[in-house]
Amino acid sequence: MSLETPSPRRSRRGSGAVTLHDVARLAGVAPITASRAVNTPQQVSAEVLRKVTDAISRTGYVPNRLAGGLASTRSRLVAAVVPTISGPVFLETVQSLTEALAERGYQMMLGQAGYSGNREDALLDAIIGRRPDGIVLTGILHSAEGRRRLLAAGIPVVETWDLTPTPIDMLVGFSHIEVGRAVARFLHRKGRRRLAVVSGDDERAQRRCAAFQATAAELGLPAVRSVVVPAPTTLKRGREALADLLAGRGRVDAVFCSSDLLALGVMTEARVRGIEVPKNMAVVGFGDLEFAADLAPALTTVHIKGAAIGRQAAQFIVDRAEGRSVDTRVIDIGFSIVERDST
Amino acid sequence: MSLETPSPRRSRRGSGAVTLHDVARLAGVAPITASRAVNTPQQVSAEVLRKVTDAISRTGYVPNRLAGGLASTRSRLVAAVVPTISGPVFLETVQSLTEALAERGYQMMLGQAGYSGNREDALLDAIIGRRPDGIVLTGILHSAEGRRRLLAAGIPVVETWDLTPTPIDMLVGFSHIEVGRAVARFLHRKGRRRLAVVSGDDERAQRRCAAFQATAAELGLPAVRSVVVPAPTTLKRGREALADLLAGRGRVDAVFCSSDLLALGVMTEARVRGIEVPKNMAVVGFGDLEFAADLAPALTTVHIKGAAIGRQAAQFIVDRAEGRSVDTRVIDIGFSIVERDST
DNA sequence: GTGAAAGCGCTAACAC
DNA sequence: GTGTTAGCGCTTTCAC
Repeated sequence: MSLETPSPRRSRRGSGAVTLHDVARLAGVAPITASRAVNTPQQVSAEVLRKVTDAISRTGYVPNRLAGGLASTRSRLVAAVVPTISGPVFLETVQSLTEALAERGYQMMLGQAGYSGNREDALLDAIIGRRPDGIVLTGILHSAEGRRRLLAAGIPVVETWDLTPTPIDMLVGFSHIEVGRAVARFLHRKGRRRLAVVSGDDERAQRRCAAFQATAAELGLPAVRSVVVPAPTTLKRGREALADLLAGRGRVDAVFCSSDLLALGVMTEARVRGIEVPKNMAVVGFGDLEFAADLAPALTTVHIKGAAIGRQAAQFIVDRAEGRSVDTRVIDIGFSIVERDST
Repeated sequence: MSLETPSPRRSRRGSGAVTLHDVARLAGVAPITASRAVNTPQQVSAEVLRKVTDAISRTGYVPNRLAGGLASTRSRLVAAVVPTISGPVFLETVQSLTEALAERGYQMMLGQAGYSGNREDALLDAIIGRRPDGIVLTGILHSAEGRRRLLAAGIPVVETWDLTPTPIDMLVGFSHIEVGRAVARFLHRKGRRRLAVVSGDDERAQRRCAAFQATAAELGLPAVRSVVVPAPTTLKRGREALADLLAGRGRVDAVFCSSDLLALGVMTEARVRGIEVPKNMAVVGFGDLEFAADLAPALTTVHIKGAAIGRQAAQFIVDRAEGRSVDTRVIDIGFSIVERDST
């Protein structure tokens, strides 16, 4: 464990940690050979491999990935950007992304851009400065300037949770417009006629909302009442929103909510007011969070394969980082309406 | 924008990105001067600052933090380790930690250790390899080997969400034993006598649970019935747990749940079975997630200042990284029981 | 206030 | 299969 201390010249001190040089010296090989033993063991002889492995365990050597990344221009770091981590919607994606990356030897750096987007450019610069092997943009709308910098940096980008007409690079998502349409048709089919929508004010939710309203109109239904609440959506906002809705004139027999939490709020408020779900009013959520299936009544909601999105995003980036050609760059992962008791 | 291409020698290619050298050349100064203009602008003349700033904006230069970190042995990267990101308990902490760090120019790397702890050592090595300026351990129990490596690496460590007798380094948390005691006393004071507990199987929840049971015994109450469910806890497990509890003999007039989600499950199952909360049964949660206050009935729960924990952890690490002495290394941030309608 | 030199710890490129 | 050399892009040290 006690290696010779380097000659105390007037030079720099370094971190004091065990380096590959130390390992190589102990194993009696050149540094590059030790490097090969670590990174591409099939390139060295069994004898060398044994000596190096031995030296590593004796010294407790942990490779410095900063140095490795600098030398190889491959940081094995991937950045994920979400509006905020505390809205539970993207959690599953972040979780599966982190796991899928870790399995392949990559780490994840998390950035929160906020819903307003004013912190976005600063965050992007902080990320680009780390030279990640890829960036995963989750549910984010990026400024033109940010887009330009991302492109200029030449870092692989995966946009998720949306289907934009002009993706920056790669994309795995679904159509929010189709979600809005599908839910309107679904409720119409279930015999509901007086629709309402409670929606967060973020751009994607608004798109679902607009499509929902337009489709209801096409189906000949009366105008859809709507309440917009600030993102991130919460149970409380859901309760307040239903109260707002009921304060207005006109009845409502179905509410489409832009998140499951909002839907839980609407259902809670309905129960308090003696409105029976689904008898008097149907409720549809969005996200299919883990709790949705076990509420009473169980919540009908739009299921998004959040984990699959994360895994696919990891796949895209790792493939690119390791030089494999990515032929399909845009994947529509779709969605499904999970019908349960609330409708 | 178009800089002279470097002479095409047989040497390495690099990343092709704009470097500090490019900026310096364009500004007509030495690289080190450009570096000072970026990092310590007060050290250079106004004239130089202007020229460098100008060159930066013309080239779109973004400093390479891998190189900077290697040279300065300060990565400005902080690692956070959680059991899993998708249990909503630690979200607030992770969010405030990320934000507080970003404000100070640090980025956060996220690692998920899982509840079982077998992935822990591999994760720790991956983290140490990045030479972060600090590691925040959130609700994690670490192996002796992991502890040793962390110490050996000399990286500042902040443990959170617990109060261990022998902290590795710094700590900001609260006593799970005190939580268990306080809730038992609280329910006793409210006149409840037949207590039960529904708890996740992770070590900290079990400690709260044990203290809850012991205190109930000290107060002369009948034996506390308990149901243990696998972590992470969910609404579904809460419903099932109450069903289990009611299937046994003996009545229950209060249930302490190890998470708010579990409590929501218990309340949901109670409602379905016609058990009135709080009349027939009191329910107490843990965590005070955002939805707790707005449930019907509103949930009495143990409030933990998750955001304060995150901010303090950031403070600890940044202080240490920037060479400020940290005098108090252990902070008990406490907790409070928020009394609402469910009791 | 500014600069030259010398690394930080690692790996790509080219030998042998 | 193994070694030599020369950097990756930045900052520290020391000098002016």
